[in-house]
Amino acid sequence: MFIIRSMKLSDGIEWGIHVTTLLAVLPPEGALPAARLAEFHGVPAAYLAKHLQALSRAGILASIHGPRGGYRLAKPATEITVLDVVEAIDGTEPAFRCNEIRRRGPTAQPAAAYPLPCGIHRVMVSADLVWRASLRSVTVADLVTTVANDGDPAGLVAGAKWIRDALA
Amino acid sequence: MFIIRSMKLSDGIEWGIHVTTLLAVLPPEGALPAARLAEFHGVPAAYLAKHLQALSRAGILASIHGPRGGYRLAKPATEITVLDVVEAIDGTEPAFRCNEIRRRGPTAQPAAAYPLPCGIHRVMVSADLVWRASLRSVTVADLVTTVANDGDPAGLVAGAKWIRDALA
DNA sequence: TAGATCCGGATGTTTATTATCCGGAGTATG
DNA sequence: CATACTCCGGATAATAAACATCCGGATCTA
Ligand code: SF4
Ligand code: SF4
Repeated sequence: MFIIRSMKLSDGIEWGIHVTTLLAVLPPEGALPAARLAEFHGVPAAYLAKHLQALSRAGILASIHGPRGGYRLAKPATEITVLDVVEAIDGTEPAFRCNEIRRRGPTAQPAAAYPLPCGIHRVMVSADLVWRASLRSVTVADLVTTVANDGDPAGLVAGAKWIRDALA
Repeated sequence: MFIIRSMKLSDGIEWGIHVTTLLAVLPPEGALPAARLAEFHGVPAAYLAKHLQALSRAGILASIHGPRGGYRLAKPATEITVLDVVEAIDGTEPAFRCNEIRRRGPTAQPAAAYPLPCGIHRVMVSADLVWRASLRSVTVADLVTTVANDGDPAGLVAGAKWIRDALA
């Protein structure tokens, strides 16, 4: 059989969070081009670029044209929540889209009979809200702290070195 | 541009919740065949049948073969949560699937350097948990109550009549 | 001016979802 | 027991979404 597909978050979400976290540890005035960010994370450059543009449009990243340009955070990491990144890339539409199936079939009523979101709808919306609230409670600055705390020391050193080289 | 696609829950979820809610108001020993349920909701019968089978395997619905057979609830509506229905149809896998991109690229470390889910991962898992907890806090019996309370009276009467006819 | 970079539209590829069909097996009813 | 009705699940097809690439143009720095 195998229906089971599970609601899935776009891969771009993971990339976006990683990139934003990485840019959060850049020295002020530093910036990394899309190609470098893709190289660091081992993801397709042309496709990552799309997501970076989305983050840029959302006001999370600032883009700098020209030589030594690239992306940097558009505001302090303490003011960027994980939800901001998720919504910039994945949109703000709730996971549950009501197709109004109650209005179909033999017992359908005129549209006026259906005032507002029904009970089923409200349950799903409510779950969506707590999900978003949970993501909103964590900032990119928090992520940096966590990674610094329980990341592998050798990996952190290698990462720091790579960043220095990339900026040079 | 228009990347924005948004994490989306399968349409089958909506069907599954509606069907389960409908079956919750059936008289004991009553059952409705898949074709009738599809007719009532105005959805493709062959496809709905797939989802009904999933609900059946999950122990939410009981299936009765032969004439006057069909589906009914396998247990009291008070013991079926919305999350049960969602997970039966959509699976239990979290929306965020980590692709371990930290292990890729030029600063990758040996596998042993990556102990458990990192901070980013934990944030996403945590959000997933509150989402599921929210859905688990509502039972199908609650949905029935809500629909009975704020549903359109004429629609409820039409629905009740349709059910009587379908069972006859 | 030259080189680097972002921007966004157009396009192609791959994968997931949606949808249908059919043979097989189980069951109540007469 | 014969029959009509129903679920079951595998195979397959159609459609939509996600993933990925490319390129011309604009913008900026040095
Ligand atoms: S009853 Fe609720 S979930 Fe169902 S179609 Fe109407 S608004 Fe949507
Ligand atoms: S750092 Fe976290 S989110 Fe990123 S690849 Fe590793 S476990 Fe996944």
